[in-house]
Amino acid sequence: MNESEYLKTYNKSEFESPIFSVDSVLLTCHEDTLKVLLVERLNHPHKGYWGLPGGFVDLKKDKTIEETAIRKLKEKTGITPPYIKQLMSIGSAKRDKRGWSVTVCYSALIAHENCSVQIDSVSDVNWFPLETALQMKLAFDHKNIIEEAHERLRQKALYSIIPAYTLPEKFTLPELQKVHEIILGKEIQKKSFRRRIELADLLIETGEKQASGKRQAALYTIKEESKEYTFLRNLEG
Amino acid sequence: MNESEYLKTYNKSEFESPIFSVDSVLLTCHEDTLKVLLVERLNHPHKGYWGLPGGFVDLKKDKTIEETAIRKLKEKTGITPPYIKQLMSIGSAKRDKRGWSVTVCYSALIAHENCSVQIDSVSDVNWFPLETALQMKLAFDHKNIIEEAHERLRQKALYSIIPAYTLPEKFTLPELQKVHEIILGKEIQKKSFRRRIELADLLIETGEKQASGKRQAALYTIKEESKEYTFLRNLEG
DNA sequence: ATAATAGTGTCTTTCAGACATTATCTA
DNA sequence: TAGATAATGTCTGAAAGACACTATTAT
Repeated sequence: MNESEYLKTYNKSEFESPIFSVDSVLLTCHEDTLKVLLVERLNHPHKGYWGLPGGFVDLKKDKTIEETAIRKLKEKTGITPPYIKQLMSIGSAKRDKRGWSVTVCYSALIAHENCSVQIDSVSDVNWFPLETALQMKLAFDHKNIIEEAHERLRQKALYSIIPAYTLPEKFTLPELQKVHEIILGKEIQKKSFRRRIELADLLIETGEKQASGKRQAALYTIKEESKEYTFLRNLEG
Repeated sequence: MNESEYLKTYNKSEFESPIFSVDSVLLTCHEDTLKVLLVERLNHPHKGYWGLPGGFVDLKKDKTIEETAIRKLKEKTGITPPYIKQLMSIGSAKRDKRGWSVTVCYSALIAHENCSVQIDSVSDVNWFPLETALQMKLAFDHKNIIEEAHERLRQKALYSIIPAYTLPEKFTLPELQKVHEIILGKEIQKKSFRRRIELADLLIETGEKQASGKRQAALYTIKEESKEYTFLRNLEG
């Protein structure tokens, strides 16, 4: 039998395979707090519990698992987050009462302002402070996934400016530093923070200014390449 | 309908789900070269091509996807690698001719000595120098996966001593440095390399010595915790 | 003018890079 | 004892930590 004959007679459902889903941890920064987007489950299992936005691959519509993640996030927030990255996959016999189940998880960041309208209009989607979320009884193993997403973001705050994606397109350096500090749960030396960003040339000064406090701060946008940039030296963990 | 009623009537095959598999990139260092374990495919699709060791979850035997990865590696090498870590997942409509397919990939390291016997005894499993493997026409998107595994290991060589897991349990510092250099494709300053390992207290001196060259080098084993340790400062990329 | 926030100057500290030097082993 | 490899000493340099200082703006 050659390959094309094989493919004609191949029947996928011959082998029992796990339930497969895609979930996302969408994080943002709002009111000086890290928040995570949760969705109230309207169906079994874990009906009534809050959990991560996600679901099954649509074999017709989705071309990749990342598209599945993005599609589900867009359904809930109205927009595609500017930062989305694979976090981890979990698969086990026990994590879902329906049977052997696998989830590929993504971690995404977004500015709160950019999707608050859509979210405010529905009752089954909401931002929760990370701390609150972690104390709730969440669906499946979603608590673990959120913890892992937080830890990974913490690491990134030490060697990149990825946290910038929790801010609007234009932001000030004090705002950016504040987000890093919130993620780290720890203050950072202002000089160190600014020096390394300046040296690595990661931002574009827009020329505009923002009056958040007394003196106005310069507004910046992040360079496209800066998403990939990592500093050779971490800030103090 | 409550949850237990729902679970009774739940039928997994109602929703069409992707083909799901688990694959591993097992790397080792041998003859001053990084090598990857490949398996010749005895069945369609890509029959006759070499590809990564892996396969489907055994819903009865495997409790987690990591167990699936380890089971498959053990079938091929005879042993469980001392280091195995999730690498990435790929899922798309196109990567497998049979249909929408997802693979969770693991990256693992092992000492060549610890599994050469088993591998030498069969013809469909073999170590290939990384360079050679990347020039071969491999099954599926396995070339990309191997490249990603290599890149991730390169990064780890800059901020950890994870490469130690390509060596036998007892190894010398010159051996460890050599492995790092092979992975990086670049020489490292001996003093810098040793200084940071000493300072971070990552190894245990066994007291034994090994005569590889002229002067005998001290033999070390890696501390269990060192698997998790990351230096705050990278070596030069 | 004052107070608050934005932004800079500069000294210290840490640790990697570079490379010379010493130590130990085999032949 | 010579030559090779292992291991250490030490100077330089780059970048983070600490913190004082100046600049700008709303009130």
